Amino acid sequence: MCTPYHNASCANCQDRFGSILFKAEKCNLEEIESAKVCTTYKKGQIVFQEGAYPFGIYCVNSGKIKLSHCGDDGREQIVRLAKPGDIIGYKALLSAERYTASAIALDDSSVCFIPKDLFMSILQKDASLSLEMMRILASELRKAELKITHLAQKPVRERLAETLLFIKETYGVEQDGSTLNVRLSREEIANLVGTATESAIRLLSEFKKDGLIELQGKKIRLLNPEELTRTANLQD
Amino acid sequence: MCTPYHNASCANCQDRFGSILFKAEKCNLEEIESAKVCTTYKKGQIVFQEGAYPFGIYCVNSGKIKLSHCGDDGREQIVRLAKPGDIIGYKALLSAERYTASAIALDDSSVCFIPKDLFMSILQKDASLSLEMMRILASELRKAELKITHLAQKPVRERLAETLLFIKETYGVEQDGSTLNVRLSREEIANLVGTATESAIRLLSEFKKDGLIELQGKKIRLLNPEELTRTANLQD
DNA sequence: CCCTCACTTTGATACCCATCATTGCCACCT
DNA sequence: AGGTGGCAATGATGGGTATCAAAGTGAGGG
Repeated sequence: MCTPYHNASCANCQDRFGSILFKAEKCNLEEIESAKVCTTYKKGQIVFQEGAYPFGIYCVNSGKIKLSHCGDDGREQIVRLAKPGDIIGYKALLSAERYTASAIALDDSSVCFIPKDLFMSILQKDASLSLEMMRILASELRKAELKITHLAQKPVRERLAETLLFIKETYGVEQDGSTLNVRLSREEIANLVGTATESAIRLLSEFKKDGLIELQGKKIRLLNPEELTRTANLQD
Repeated sequence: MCTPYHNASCANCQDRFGSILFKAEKCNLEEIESAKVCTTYKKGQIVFQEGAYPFGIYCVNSGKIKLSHCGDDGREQIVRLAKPGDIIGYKALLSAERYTASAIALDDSSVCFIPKDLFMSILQKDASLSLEMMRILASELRKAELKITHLAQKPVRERLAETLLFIKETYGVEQDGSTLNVRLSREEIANLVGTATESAIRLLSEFKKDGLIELQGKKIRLLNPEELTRTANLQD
């Protein structure tokens, strides 16, 4: 949404067209620009933490952010992957509660912060922005409910295949056209799928043996997306 | 939100205070009143169906409605339980897609219908209403993500205990103060928990043996909610 | 009244998958 | 080089659950 420099213009941001904030009326966008603060985070750094009170929302300018719950037994559950143009932290802000998930950088990232009061006041006077906000919320909710259904009904193998395709959808691929454009640990993949790390490893090996993917370290190449889709056994 | 009679006033609706629509400005609420259509549904009847295009939103006046996905293998997954005052069908409307879930009456119910164009236009001019709408969406999203984490990390036994408490939260209890105020089949309970019907039955029997609950037909009495909470192993 | 049908219950079985443990691999550091 | 720590891979095992099958229960209807 904004460049890493405080006085930069949102209008010059690399991913501005994908961002919700660009739906705001021009004068409001300018107001946001003048108030936002941009920060860079190194890989692994925390943007905000579960349990804390929100003071505003964040908009990803560059990099990759994971949003994850900490389950009751301490295991991580990744609930969302954010890319440039996405906003994060809005759920807690809108429901006026504490964060229910932590946001952690998967890569070196740059993230803009927009103070709570400003955002909420603009939300009240900018119908276009708030409609877009609702659209995002509804869409996230749809995805979440689909994930619930799949977690309840599908075996790990299918969910892993689906997750690989989801990662591709989200972060895309490298120049070769097939290598996933993000480095996730096996544990993170497992926490995205909702399974044990060892199961994720085992099934990735199986996929490799079946010629579906290629593995070298954390790089994952999707050799056969069509067959992977079939493995995921998706209806829609 | 409204009584079963077309010309009834939302202001007289039994659950109006719990309803989002009551957050709308007075003039807008009146506009809604004059346009809404109230329909009654017998137990088991469909309010709207997965895959159909939305023509408006619904507000539950009386009764109980379940919202459920149909999984890829045909098994049902219940994603929400709606009670009087709740609105349903907003997700599809806001994201401008087809319904991803069906709404089915669990009891004889009365539901108001508000046409799409009217609702969307009021949403655009009524900041208070749209803010409340966002609050609801954010809250639903929070619940969905918690459910994802629990599905991924908790055994069926804990999830069943949690579900029983959730049902109590949602629909309350009868005059005796402990019997759940809704009749769900074992299959529906299983589809809410995300497990097989037989597993749900078996664990309900265990709960009964352990003195946590009492069963007679579809009536379920929670004898020991505290112990049930402990069984659910909830952190928060 | 008994029949029927749907739902519930219980039992037996198999298997998916989590867990524990071990080994291997690689990068990094001293 | 050798040590160290983190992560990945593989194996062995047990348990939680799904599935299949069959019997029991209950309500409604002819």
